[in-house]
Amino acid sequence: MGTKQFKGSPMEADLARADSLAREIFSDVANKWAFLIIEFLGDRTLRFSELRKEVEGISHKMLTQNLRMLERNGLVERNVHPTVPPRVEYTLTEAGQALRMTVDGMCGWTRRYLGHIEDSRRRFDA
Amino acid sequence: MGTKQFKGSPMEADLARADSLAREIFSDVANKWAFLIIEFLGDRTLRFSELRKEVEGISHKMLTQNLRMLERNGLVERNVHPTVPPRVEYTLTEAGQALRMTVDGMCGWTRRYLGHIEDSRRRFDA
DNA sequence: CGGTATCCCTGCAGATACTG
DNA sequence: CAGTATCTGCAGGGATACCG
Repeated sequence: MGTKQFKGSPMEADLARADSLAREIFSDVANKWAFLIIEFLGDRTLRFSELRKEVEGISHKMLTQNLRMLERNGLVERNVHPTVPPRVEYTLTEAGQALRMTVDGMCGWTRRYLGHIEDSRRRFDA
Repeated sequence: MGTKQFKGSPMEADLARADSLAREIFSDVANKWAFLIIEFLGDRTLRFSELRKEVEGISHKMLTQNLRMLERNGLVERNVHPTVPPRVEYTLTEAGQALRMTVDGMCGWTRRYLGHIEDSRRRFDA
């Protein structure tokens, strides 16, 4: 993500580390399920089963996997109520909310360019 | 995304169509390679081989596939110079530039929260 | 040089079943 | 209800080779 200007400097090793880490985070988070979860979660608190309904088409497994990943990266907070049956609630952390801003931006972008995109596709497919 | 408030209205069918299309676009574009291509392309014009060098780790196949997808959705413009050997250049369209803004946002987000994320991971992995 | 086609294999993701 | 584990398939994606 643009650290080329430091090539050869003493900081290079550190920056390379940061860069590869950034790359890794990017790979983790820049996937459609993660984005959809972040978007649907918004500023609400939702249970696992609620989230599963909101994010249509996501499987039980994908939802848990992505929630674990997001939790590990500190984007969602997981709250377990020790009741029976268990009640597990998820909310976005501050970092999660911050990322949500950019995901929102992408949603807005999709709405704004929907027409352009449809047209472009028709032209391309011909 | 988020048209639930119109449920039952006459517009519902259209919105459902728009929504599922938006979903599809989201799935296309919200993947790490697309993001990295958009980010590295920036406001430059790059050849296929240059792009391949910049986006480290991307295979020939993934690069072509993603470039086709981005072209189809009207995010990149492809310019073929009929010389020999061929020279093919890629640039972001206006829609592509607009999306780049949000991708930039995500890059900024990554830099800002890198520390938080590392910490969170260490805690989680323990 | 850039694109397409083919082969092949890993690993993702769905389905199912079981626990606390 | 939420999570984990196991099995299985099928497709995503790498490697390779060949065209324009």
